[in-house]
Amino acid sequence: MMRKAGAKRVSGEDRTRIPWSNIPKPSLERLAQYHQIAIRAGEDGNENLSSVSLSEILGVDETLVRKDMASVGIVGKPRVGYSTGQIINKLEEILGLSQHTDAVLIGCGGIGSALLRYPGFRKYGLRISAAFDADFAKVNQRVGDYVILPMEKCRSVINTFRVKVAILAVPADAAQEMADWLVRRGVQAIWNFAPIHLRVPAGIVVRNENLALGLADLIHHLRRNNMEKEDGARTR
Amino acid sequence: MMRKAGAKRVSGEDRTRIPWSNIPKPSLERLAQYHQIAIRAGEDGNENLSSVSLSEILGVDETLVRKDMASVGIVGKPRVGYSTGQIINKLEEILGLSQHTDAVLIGCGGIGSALLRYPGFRKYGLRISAAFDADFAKVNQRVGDYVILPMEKCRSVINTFRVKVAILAVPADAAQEMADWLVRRGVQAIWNFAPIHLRVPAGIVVRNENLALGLADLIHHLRRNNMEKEDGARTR
DNA sequence: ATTATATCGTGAAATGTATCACGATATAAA
DNA sequence: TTTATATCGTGATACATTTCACGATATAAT
Repeated sequence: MMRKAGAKRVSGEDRTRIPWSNIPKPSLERLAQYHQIAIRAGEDGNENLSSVSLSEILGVDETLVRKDMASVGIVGKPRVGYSTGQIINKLEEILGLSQHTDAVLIGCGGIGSALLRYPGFRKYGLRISAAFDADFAKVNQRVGDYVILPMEKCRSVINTFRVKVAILAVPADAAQEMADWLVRRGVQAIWNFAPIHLRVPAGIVVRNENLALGLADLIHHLRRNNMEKEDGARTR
Repeated sequence: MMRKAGAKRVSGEDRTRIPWSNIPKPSLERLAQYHQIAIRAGEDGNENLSSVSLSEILGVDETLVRKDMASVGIVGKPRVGYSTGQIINKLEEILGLSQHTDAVLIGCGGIGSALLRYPGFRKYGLRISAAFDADFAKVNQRVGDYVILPMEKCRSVINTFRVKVAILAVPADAAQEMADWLVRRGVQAIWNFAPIHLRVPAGIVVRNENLALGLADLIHHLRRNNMEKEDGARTR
């Protein structure tokens, strides 16, 4: 023990310099929500936000909010709260929203087209370099600001723009094959909108944006809620 | 204490009968994924699934899979695994995917239109009764199988079909007002696709399908991943 | 200048979730 | 039939997250 610092130039030793490297998932979700709330608060002219108001809006404990803030280096002032601007800036840095990320979009069906037209991404630093579809009937059609390209061109776009992120919005039965292809082309992260779980090599990041899961969660809560009402009010 | 069982016909006393009433969020997410994997496995002709294969696909501990299964009453056979069919049936029951849920969709812009055309919902028991938009230019246009209706008609549709769920796909600055309106009309659950956190009265369920959050999560993992590579391989 | 108070910051305790270790059991092999 | 083994089931343990309790501090009021 007591390994001498600096040996082998291991930069991961001083954990302080990489505060965003190991944020637990629940915290990350809350941080994204603080960001949204801070933006709205800023638009309403609030220069400060207290942990109490954040906790009330989100329905979590106020201490938890302060712990979250501390964990990413946002400091507040007693009796004032946190600066709205600092929350926004720091969280955009932490969440990676301030730097541009290039992505290709694969599959221009319902979801894919909607994502192409979604104005929110630019604001959050995502730049869709190009959109592709394997269906020749769709190629050359316009969707929003984009012209759909044939899959053959995808490889060169990935190389040219050094694209690391792919948005996968193809039908479920084509998703795995397409994911394999993208990984072979050097894509490192896949935002998957197809309702299946992708198998990818270690080191590739996949985020499943599973709408059916969201639906299941919603219905689960709704039923739970109704059941509590039927049971009559118990504790809280 | 030691309240006599059966007093006041309190059905919530024997916790055994309502296994789905208090499932932790992480488990719920895994359950939805087991469901998807089981469906694919079934299509591939696999009649059984072991906790080991599920755990490898999802990258979680095998014990955790067994605990999850036990928690919802799915029982497996030693040396065989869990029945694919039982997983699917039980989870559809637990997740509420087998019974129909009526919903109205508000806002037929990019996301809203995509959701209307999304074929997956029917399979998962969601029936969109009607779609509405406040923009008169959009009213009467067709999107998929739907004709967009004016907001004036929304109230009567909610009453007629006793709709409890609303899918909210309006611009961020209109979302809160619309949510308030829906709650006054009796909607109990809101599936919110607008990138803001809604304030709702206690007892109303909101699920935020926050695409920007998904993006933030993806980018966070990507950066973390790259950083680990630069640091050289440490433990795992 | 002094006091009051809203708010932050944080170690300690409580709670919740995941992993470990190991016994039980159904099928396959000998 | 007996033995071997893959797999389930679960109590005990370890780890992670949240809540509690309380001290510190900046602003506002007196």
